[in-house]
Amino acid sequence: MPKKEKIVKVKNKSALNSFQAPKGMRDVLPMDQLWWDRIEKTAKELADFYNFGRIDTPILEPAELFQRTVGVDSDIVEKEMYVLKTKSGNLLAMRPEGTASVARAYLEHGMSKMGQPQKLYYIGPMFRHENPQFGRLRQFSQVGFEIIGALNDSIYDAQIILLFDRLLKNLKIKNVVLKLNSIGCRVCRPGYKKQLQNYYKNHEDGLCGDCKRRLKTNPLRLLDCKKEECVKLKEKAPIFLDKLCASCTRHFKAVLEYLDEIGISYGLDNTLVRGLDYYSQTVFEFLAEGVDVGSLAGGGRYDYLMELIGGRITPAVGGAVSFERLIEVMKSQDVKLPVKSTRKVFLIHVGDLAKKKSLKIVEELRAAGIVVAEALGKESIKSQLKVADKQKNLIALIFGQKEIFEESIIIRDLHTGLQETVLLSKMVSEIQRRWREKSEIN
RNA sequence: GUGCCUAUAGCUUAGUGGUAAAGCUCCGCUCUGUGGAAGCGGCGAUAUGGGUUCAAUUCCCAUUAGGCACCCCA
Repeated sequence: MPKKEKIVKVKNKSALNSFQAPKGMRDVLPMDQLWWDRIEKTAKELADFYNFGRIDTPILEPAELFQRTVGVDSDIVEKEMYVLKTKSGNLLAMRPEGTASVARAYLEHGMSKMGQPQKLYYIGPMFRHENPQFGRLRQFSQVGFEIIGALNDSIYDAQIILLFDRLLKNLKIKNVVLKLNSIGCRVCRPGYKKQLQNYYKNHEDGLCGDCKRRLKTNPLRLLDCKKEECVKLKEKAPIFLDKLCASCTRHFKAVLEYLDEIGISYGLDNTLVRGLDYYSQTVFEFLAEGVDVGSLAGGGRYDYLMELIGGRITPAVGGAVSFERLIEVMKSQDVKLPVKSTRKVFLIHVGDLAKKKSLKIVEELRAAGIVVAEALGKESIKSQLKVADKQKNLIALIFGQKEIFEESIIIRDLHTGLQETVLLSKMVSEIQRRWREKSEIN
């Protein structure tokens, strides 16, 4: 018996005291929602302006969707994917990224028959089982833009890049650096891969362990390695841009020309490869200099993706940014959020009878479109005023015994401390009059 | 996944092998129909589990979480 008691006690204690959000996953409290709202609003505005339609896809997808698109050898699929088995034995994965899901939806709903290209954007959480650190979480949110269908036209690549450039600018993020590269197509990539392999084979002894392995599986990744010995070898490695086929060269050159035309500056980075298999031709990455959160936004062209999941080759280009990284950068760059100036009145009751009637007054105000704050649970007029003050309300309405009798209410200007009594029937119009005056002054 | 550092109240930080301290915040009172100030008071913590010990918040181990690096990415 005593034994059992002990167990129960222990259980209780840990249940009560030690629940924490899972590793790498966070709560976003009301005070932080301001940042999220700001980004979401900015993204939506841009999406509307450039005619992108919102698409929401499930958080779970068949695990195979990501294996086929992102690549079985990629880190994301190989070691970072949350996979779960359903009761019927299917393997589902919590999406590690958004593009594959959008592509799946595009195919599933026959969106190729809906007017091309389809311009789509999504906002939502992604999941990758990695070790968290600054700007890196297991659950993070992305907003992504995709242009799918129509022709393989460089102008779409430029539009996607433009969109992210504008998003970062509108969020007042400074020191943004854009890196670009082209990783070729089916025609030119195999040849380049071979040249790269040949080059590195001659220097295999100088490579780090990982790279020795990658040499066979995914030689492009060698360019990504940050180990000292590999970085050195990289200097003399063949450069992809020199080996692109004629049409890839033309395509990439056109992208650069469009960017020049709209005044977006960029740097070419022949080591920019990206860890997702579905990219071809243009790849890009935005960084914020001085804030080390990894890449802020990234993406590229993925013409072969549809084919990988059972469709036909479909020109497409897209990218994504992470909310969390944007917020980290904005905070460390000291970006100020625009102050929300919702106009509210604060209702104060005095006494039980007034309290009883106050809900009705709140409803009356709401019906007139007037936002009402209150602390109806508090009793003393003092503490209610304190709350009103703390919330920076400008107008307080005071309603008590005397006012009930007179069918009136006190309107108090919390700034000047001046107040006047008006009839309840005139309450709404008086508040509106005051607001009108205020906005005329401003 | 690996390595290093960390964990005391909602937040920021003291401190000790023997009753855990403060500032801010929050709540209340002074002031029961009038806020912002001040004074007073209150709530509230040693992440979890185990070990050493007469005694652990302190020392040791494990777990969990956070930070950093590697890897990779958004």
